[in-house]
Amino acid sequence: MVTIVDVARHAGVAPSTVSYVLTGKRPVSAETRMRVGESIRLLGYQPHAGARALAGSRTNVLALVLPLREGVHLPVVMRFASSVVTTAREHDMDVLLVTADEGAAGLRRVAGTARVDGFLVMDVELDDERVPVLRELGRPAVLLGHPAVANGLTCVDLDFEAAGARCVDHLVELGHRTIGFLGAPGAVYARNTGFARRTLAGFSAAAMRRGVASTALPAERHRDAVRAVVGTLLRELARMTALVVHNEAVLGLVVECLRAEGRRVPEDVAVVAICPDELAEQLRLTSVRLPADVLGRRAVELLMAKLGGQHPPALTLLPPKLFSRTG
Amino acid sequence: MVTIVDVARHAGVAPSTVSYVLTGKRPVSAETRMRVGESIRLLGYQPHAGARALAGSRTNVLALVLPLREGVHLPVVMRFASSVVTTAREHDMDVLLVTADEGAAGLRRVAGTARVDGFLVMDVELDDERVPVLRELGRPAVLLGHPAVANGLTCVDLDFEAAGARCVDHLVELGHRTIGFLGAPGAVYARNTGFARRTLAGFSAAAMRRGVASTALPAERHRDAVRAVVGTLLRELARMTALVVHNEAVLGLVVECLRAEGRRVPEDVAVVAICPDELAEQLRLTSVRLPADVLGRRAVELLMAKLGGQHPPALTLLPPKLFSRTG
DNA sequence: ATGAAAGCGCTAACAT
DNA sequence: ATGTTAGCGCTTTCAT
Repeated sequence: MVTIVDVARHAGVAPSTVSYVLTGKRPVSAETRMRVGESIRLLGYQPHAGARALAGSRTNVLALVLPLREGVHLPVVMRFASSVVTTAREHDMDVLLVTADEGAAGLRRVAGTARVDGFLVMDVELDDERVPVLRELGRPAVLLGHPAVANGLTCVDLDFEAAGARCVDHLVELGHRTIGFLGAPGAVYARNTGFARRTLAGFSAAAMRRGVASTALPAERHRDAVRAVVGTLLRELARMTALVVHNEAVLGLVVECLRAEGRRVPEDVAVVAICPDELAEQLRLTSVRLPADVLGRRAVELLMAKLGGQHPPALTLLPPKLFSRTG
Repeated sequence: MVTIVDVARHAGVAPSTVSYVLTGKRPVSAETRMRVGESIRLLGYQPHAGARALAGSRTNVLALVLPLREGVHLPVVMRFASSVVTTAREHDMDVLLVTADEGAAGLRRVAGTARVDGFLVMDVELDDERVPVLRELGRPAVLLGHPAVANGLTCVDLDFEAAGARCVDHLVELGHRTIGFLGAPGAVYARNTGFARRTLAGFSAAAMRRGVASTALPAERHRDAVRAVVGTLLRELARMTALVVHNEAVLGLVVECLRAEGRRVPEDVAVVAICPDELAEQLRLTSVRLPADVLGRRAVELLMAKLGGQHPPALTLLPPKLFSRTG
């Protein structure tokens, strides 16, 4: 194995100089930097990660904590993971994959054994057991999905409030004056789930501001429930010409039920969804996308900033982008 | 930070004894083992991964190399990754996520910096640039997907030949005597892609053995091509009552085209697919599943065996399982 | 069955 | 601008 001493000898310098060339943590004359670089290439030197971690107390690895079980929308998770790895590599970081199944114990383990420098945690719930642990571990962390109460922790998420509003604005611009909102199951709102509430708030406020008539209803997963909700909306909001759906699980059913009621989509009822892109693509619906790729990149950048000693804002909200798919 | 020396002092033993308690690499009297264990728990000691890697030249990390881009079936990749992480943890291993995008350079990097003990590589192609590199690196590796020519390398895959045969056997048992086969695009066979060829071989041999009439045709992705192929099959194989489809990209279209031709599925034409489970589930088709979870588990187990100095078989083929979804 | 001590390869003071 | 050197925390001979 080629060590830093071999390189130093070959270049006729001290080991520390090689180290400094590599890390840039102190100035090295252009000439020696060249020579050392040359030796490194020639000998094919690659620093030993373990030795580095031991001496420098930096691993250059970040933990990516993902919900790998069913239930979550896998393609979104993948897109996010892909974006995280790519961005991490741009910062010379590697990514350790930890499943959410391991819970707080997993965080304790990888931090305690000094395997990682920081955490990227997806799908954090409001009263997540991992939040206090993360705080206790004291390592830089960035939370994703449903931001928790910030307190030294950093969160990134889509700006769901703006997303709700964006749907209304779009529909109003198309001339709609009566807009329905079909949301998550009632329990989700009861549980005070951040993203669901915020979307609804954004929708309602925008409807108010735009002076359009609106009604919002929750929807359970089963077909019958969806049919009932759609029926109620059509009855209550008789002149409804547009519907915002924030419930990816029943999106397809909603369209199906509308058609079963004799409404053409989008001619009679324009449907705008807040959901992963490929789902909207598949159903050919206008949508506000869940930007997993941007989220991943941003999350890594925030984590790197924290690792660099900076103090990024506790909450970063990504502006929603609406994709029109009329036709 | 709690170190091994702290534990040793607390338990009144030498550091090496603590190490041996942890690794089990030499016998320790039950009594001291107890005492040391107690101290470990009390102090909350967790060994420093970097120090361990440096001194012991074992990282307890394995590299998982995944195709994270579009094109591959994301849910299958996720299920595989999930299974790999779970199984790895059972062996006290962590998983470093490497994207296939990094190519051979990524393998060189994580091996060269001593970040991982071994490799799990998904979606290996027949003339993959990574195969020679893997061999050169000399670290244990297990390849998945389309096994390459084994040569010190270990491969796992679904037994596609058996899968092709299984479909025929199932259909024959249901009484079908004329069976069509609709495969991947022609280029895939021309390229000598292992899994496609083997499936076809299994199908043909079984058809022959069972004495059923059969015709196999490749299918391109576009709707028109699919319609044409389905038309050809129905014409050439006039009495065809069953169809085996090994092309997940067009599976939905195939069913659609059959129905457009006035054939009910499965009453007039029984369709059996070789594809990921959830796709078959969604289309309600009988299928041979791609067992991503079993594959992941088995891959890790093979890698662990190699890390333990064993020499597992160069090729492991998983028996296909057929799921009947008639109704 | 246990202890003592020599590294593993690197970083970061401390020198010059 | 560069060199010297003392650890970082662990494993593993070599002793006893």
